[in-house]
Amino acid sequence: MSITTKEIAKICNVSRGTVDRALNGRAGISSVTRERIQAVAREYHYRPHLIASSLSRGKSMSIGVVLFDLKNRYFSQLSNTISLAAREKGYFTYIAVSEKDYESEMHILQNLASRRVDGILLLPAIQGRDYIRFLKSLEIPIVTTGNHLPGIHHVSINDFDAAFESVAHISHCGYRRICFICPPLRKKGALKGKLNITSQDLRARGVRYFIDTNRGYQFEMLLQKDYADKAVAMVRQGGGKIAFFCSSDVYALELLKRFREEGISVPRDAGLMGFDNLDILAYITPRITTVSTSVETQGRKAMEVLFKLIAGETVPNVCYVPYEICPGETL
Amino acid sequence: MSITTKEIAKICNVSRGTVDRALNGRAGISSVTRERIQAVAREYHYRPHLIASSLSRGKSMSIGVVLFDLKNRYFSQLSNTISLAAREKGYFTYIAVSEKDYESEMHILQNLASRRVDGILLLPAIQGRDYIRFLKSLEIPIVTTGNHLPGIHHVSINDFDAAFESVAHISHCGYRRICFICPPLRKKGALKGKLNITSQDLRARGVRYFIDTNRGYQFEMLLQKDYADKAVAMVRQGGGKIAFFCSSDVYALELLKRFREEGISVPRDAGLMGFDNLDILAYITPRITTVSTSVETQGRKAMEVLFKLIAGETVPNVCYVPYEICPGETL
DNA sequence: GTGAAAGCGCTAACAA
DNA sequence: TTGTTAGCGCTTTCAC
Repeated sequence: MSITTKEIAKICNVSRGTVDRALNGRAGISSVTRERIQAVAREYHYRPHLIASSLSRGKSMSIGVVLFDLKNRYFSQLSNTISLAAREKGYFTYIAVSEKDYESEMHILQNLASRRVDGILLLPAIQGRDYIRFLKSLEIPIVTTGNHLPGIHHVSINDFDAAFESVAHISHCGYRRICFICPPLRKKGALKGKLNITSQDLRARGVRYFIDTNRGYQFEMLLQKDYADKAVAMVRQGGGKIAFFCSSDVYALELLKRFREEGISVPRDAGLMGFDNLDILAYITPRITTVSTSVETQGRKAMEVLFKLIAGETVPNVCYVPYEICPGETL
Repeated sequence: MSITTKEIAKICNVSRGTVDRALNGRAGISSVTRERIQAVAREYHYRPHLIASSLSRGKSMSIGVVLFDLKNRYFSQLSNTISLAAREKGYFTYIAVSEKDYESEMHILQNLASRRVDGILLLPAIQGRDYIRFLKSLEIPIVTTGNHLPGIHHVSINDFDAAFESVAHISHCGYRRICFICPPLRKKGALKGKLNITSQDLRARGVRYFIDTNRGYQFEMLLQKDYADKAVAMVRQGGGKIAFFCSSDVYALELLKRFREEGISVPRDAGLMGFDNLDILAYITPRITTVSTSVETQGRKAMEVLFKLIAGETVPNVCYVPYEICPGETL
């Protein structure tokens, strides 16, 4: 048990108010009493009680981070940046994983609200009008990334544009047969709603838009879990060299592995492109062509927006961070 | 702003105490008043104020997790497990990254203590007697993993044994020339002390012990940052097929990549073994032989110990979790 | 420049 | 079964 300001006050023969002024660099105190009090605080190893402070100031100096999980490299890198950015401002981050589960996500958010976090950075698995209403009812600044919910602040790359450009890049590499791979993300009882615009959806739309506005392409989509089986079959059946554009590097990796097992060589037999530029790609041969979204920039930007909201400033609802096509050896 | 128990009390014409009994399932209240109060709470969207509750109960229901970073897969997986295990018990986890920096680690711990976390799970970068004294002065249950500090509760695999067995496995695969790779981990002004027993040290000792107690081995160690250069040179200079045993998969991956660039084939030209069984290994060809430490088990166990300490139970100082040699294709 | 006092919202011990 | 009261430790306003 550490000493309290009350006890310090008694020891120094001053009031609690004066101790507060001394210990928190507040004005209206002579430097001599200030130093005297600080000396006593040091001597007795005074440790400020942030819970009490939070209660009385109405600020917890903590922010909540809600993610699907930390196993996904993208999320863990994001958390890393967020933790650092937060601490630079004296905030600590509660990190909670929802496992894409509806109930968990709700409970986590409720709990964070009960803990009176000053802001929340959310990667939502849930969608729909009710959910948005719920989020607003928390009366806590929220910034999302990953999936966009109308009316909630959002930071991400322009997925539509990035996907469009990716396909253009694939086309530029000579492919006329293109397959977009985008298996379902959702696992457990997540709400379905039409209101939602997920990253994956936007990427799909970007791809579609390229195909619809350009002639001469043979286009297919694989939206199932067993995309790897299907992809292998597609390569085997022949009919022109095909490029697989995956909505995430995770699928590109999976596909590359599978292709290798099946004796399909990339890019000799098929082209491959991913999305996100996960840092494990550095260890993979051949180097997978991908889109770099700079998790770092994204995390920083998200925190910047969140802090502005916490400070009560007005911020545009959607904020884009830059991306870049990263040519590798798989096209 | 959510309604408070005080306001609910007024609305229901009861005392704050009664509201507390109703809302927190405490005994000594008639079910009719309880339900009446609960109904009002629901109606007004009452949200418990965990900060006030913490202050009054002296428990914050939160635990601190201090790691080097979340970029390392091992740490992020560990955090994932910890977050989940914590939440199962109603605890939330503050996750803070120290970046292996002495100052940061100290500040983080001070701050966590100020936030009155109920327990800390720490991956210490600092060592030495003073540091241990400091940790104890926090008067908060602490469990370490990764590096062991004498006198502080610790959960990990038996690194000594695991390294010993790994070398035995390499030997069993026919190698008589073995090189142990263990570059320095520490980056920024971390204290040096002799008191410390890090995982890496223990692994080195285990290796050493095998070599010292068995005849007929040509043994070398690479402890520098430029181990990859040196390793390439060693393979090139010839003199019997050599196996590289890396103190972490991270180095094994780096080496494999480098070997590939240099036209050295594994295991044809040299053997390779890692440590930790990071899950990215699944995407790497050839499959790297490694030691599996089950991050999951380790995280669960660490939390189990931490919760026991929080509950005031006595727990043995060191707790080992199982490990397993995972034969791959690189030996 | 300093002190006194009233909170922040919840909990817990004791009375009634 | 319910109410009263005194905190938890810090902040802040207002008076001196």
